[in-house]
Amino acid sequence: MKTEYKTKTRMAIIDYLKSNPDTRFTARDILKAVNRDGSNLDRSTVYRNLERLCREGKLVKYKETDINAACYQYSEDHGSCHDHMHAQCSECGKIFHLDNAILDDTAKKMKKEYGLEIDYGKTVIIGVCEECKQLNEKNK
Amino acid sequence: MKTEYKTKTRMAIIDYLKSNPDTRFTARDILKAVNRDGSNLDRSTVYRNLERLCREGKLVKYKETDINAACYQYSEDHGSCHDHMHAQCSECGKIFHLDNAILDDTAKKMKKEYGLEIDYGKTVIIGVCEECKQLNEKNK
DNA sequence: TTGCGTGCAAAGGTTTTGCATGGCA
DNA sequence: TGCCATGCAAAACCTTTGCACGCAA
Repeated sequence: MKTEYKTKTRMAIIDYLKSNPDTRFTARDILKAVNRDGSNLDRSTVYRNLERLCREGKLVKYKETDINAACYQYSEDHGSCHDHMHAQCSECGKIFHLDNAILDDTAKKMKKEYGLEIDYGKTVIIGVCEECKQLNEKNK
Repeated sequence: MKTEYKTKTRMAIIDYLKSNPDTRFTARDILKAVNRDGSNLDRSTVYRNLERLCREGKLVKYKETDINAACYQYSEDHGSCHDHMHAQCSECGKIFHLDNAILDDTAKKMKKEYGLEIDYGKTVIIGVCEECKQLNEKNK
């Protein structure tokens, strides 16, 4: 069994996560944010830490069609994100943790009509959130 | 308005799509397949054509967490893919084109409980299809 | 002291872009 | 003849890997 070290670098990364919950970010975002204060964090370290956090289930990794980099998302309150569904605003990237029951009706139809058994942990419903909708109205 | 030319190259790419419907493939797959017969298709041309086909809604583009390249999927029967929802089998990658009505109930709840307006064209429900499910049973 | 974590450098892969040329209409 | 599409080369990215050194335990 490997012992885990509590290094300054890792703490800096985790700090970033904690101050940016339920939002999408890339490896690059972390790198820039942490180094803004003069640190010398390296890309490879970011990737290695992110990979580990994902393996531990503390972080969700996913890819967006229009962004050419993996996105990650951290959540304090929702324990393992593998067991429930998510929705995401296509404009600001904000993630909502859903009650699976919201899909009950759809799940039944899916099974009957297409033979597909929904994987709640992997499904992400895309839409536009209230905030962005109002912002769009204003800017018209 | 731009005039579209019907070039040999584009036809070769479209031929590939038509002979590989409802299957996931990458830009690299097309490149290799088309050049197998001695053609000299270039990467950039592949990307430019795929981008255009996506824009026209004839092709679905998406990314998988574990594959380090964009995946595409072509379907003969479903017109523009921007207006309806999709579901995808997480094991074989097959894409199902859904009737949006299947989400009616869920959409209402989403709007009421989370203020989120669903974007049907971008949403992909993930699950395991009938075929893969049976295959899994067998291999147990 | 031990051995995990980090920074550095380099490499591998995908995707994009500028430019001159070729080919469709 | 126009002008779109292609091939080529190069560049921009993202991500991974090997290695020596530094630092936590």
